Amino acid sequence: MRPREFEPEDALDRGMRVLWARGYEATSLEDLLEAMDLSKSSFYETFGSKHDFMVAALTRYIDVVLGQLAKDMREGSARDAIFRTFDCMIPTRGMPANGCFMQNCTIELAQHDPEARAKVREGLKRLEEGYYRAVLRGQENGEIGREQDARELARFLVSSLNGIVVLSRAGFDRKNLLGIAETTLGVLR
Amino acid sequence: MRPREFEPEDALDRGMRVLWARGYEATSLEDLLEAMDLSKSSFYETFGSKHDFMVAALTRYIDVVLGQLAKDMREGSARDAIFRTFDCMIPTRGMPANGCFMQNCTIELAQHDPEARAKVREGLKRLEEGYYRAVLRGQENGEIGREQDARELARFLVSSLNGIVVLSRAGFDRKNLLGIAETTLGVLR
DNA sequence: CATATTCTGGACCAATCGGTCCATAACGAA
DNA sequence: TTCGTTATGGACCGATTGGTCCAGAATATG
Repeated sequence: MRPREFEPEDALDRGMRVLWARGYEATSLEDLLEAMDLSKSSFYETFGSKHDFMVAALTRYIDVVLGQLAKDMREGSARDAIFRTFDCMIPTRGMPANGCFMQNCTIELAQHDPEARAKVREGLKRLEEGYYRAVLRGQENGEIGREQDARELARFLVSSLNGIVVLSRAGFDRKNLLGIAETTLGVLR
Repeated sequence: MRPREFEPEDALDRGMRVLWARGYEATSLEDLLEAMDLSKSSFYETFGSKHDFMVAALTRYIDVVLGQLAKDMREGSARDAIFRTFDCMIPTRGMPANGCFMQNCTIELAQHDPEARAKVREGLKRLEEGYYRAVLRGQENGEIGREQDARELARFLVSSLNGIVVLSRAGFDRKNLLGIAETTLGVLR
C-alpha cells in the first residue's frame, strides 16, 4: 500500500472555501484542484465528481459550522446566545463577506438539485431546532415572554439570520447589520 | 431599413425569467436564445454580451418589480402595506419558488461582479426607502410607535424580506412563511 | 422596380468544461 | 531487495462554452 499524499478532510475544507466564495457553477474543476493542491485523478478517486464533492462540502459545512453554532447556543442567557449566532455570521470590516455556504447553495442549487435541496433543508431544520431550544430556555427562565409560540419564533430567527447574511453579501456595513440584529431581538419580549 | 422581428423588451423579460429561475452561470447562451426566440446575432447586436444582458435584466427587474412593490406601499395602512410586500414575495403553493432575482444576483454575483453589486445595492436602497416612507407614515398616523428609529426599522424590514425569500427558495410552506411575516410585523409596535 | 440599409440564421472559432484512463512513481510487506 | 498494490500526474476525450462573422433575406425609400 502506498499512503495518500494528502489529508482528505483538509482538501475538503479547502475546496469548500472556494465553492463558498465563488459559487458552484462559477468554480471550475481546475479552480478546485489548485486550491486543494490535488491532481485530477486523486480528486475523482476520492470524491467521485464535482457534484459529489459539492454535496460532501455542504454536508461538512452543516456539520461543522451549524453544529458549532447550535452548540454555542446551548448555554447561558438565551437572548445573548441568539444574538451571538447573528454576530458571528456578520463579517468584520475588511473581511470577505462570503455569507453562508448553505445559503449560497440554497439560492444557486436548491431549486434544481434534489441532493442540495435535501441537505439545505436538513441544515435549516437543525438551525431551527437550535433556536427553538434557546427560545424555550428563554421562556422558561423568564427572559422571553410566553405569549408567542416558540416554534414560530424559531422560524422567524432562522429567516432573520438569512436576511442579515444576504445583506452582508451585498456589502452592508457591520454596524448596520448589528443594528438589524438588535431590532430582530426586539421581537423576543 | 428593415424592422426588427422581435420586441427587445419582451425578449429581455423572457430572458430575465430564465436567469431568475436558473441563475446566471447555470444558464447558457443557448438557453437564453431558446427562451427569447432569438438568433445569436440578434442577441449580440441588441444586448452586447451575456454579461451585459444580465445587467440589463437586473436593471429592468429593479425598475419593474421593486418599483411596483414600492408603489403599492405608498397608500393606506402602513402595516398592511408592509405586510403586502411580504405576501407578494411568498409564492403560492404549487408555483415555482424562484425567489427574488435581485437576491439571486446578490448571492451569485455581487461579490465578484462590480456592476451587479452596484445594481443590487441601488435596488436595496430603493427598497429601504420604500419601507422608510411607509414606517414614517405609520409613525405619523399612530400605527407604529415612535420609540424605534424609522431608518433602523426600514433596514430591518429589508433584511426580513430577504430572509423570507431565502426560505421560500428552500421550499418552506407558504403558511410558515406568512407566519414569519406576521412575527416580523410584530416588531412594528 | 431598383437600391441602400438593416436584420437574421447559422457556420465557425478557440478556449474551456467535467471526466476518463493509463503508464509510472512510490510505498508496505515479505 | 523484490514484489504487489495503490496513488499520482498528465495526456487525452468529446461536448459545450461565449463570442465572431458573413452571406443572404427582408424591407423602406426613391
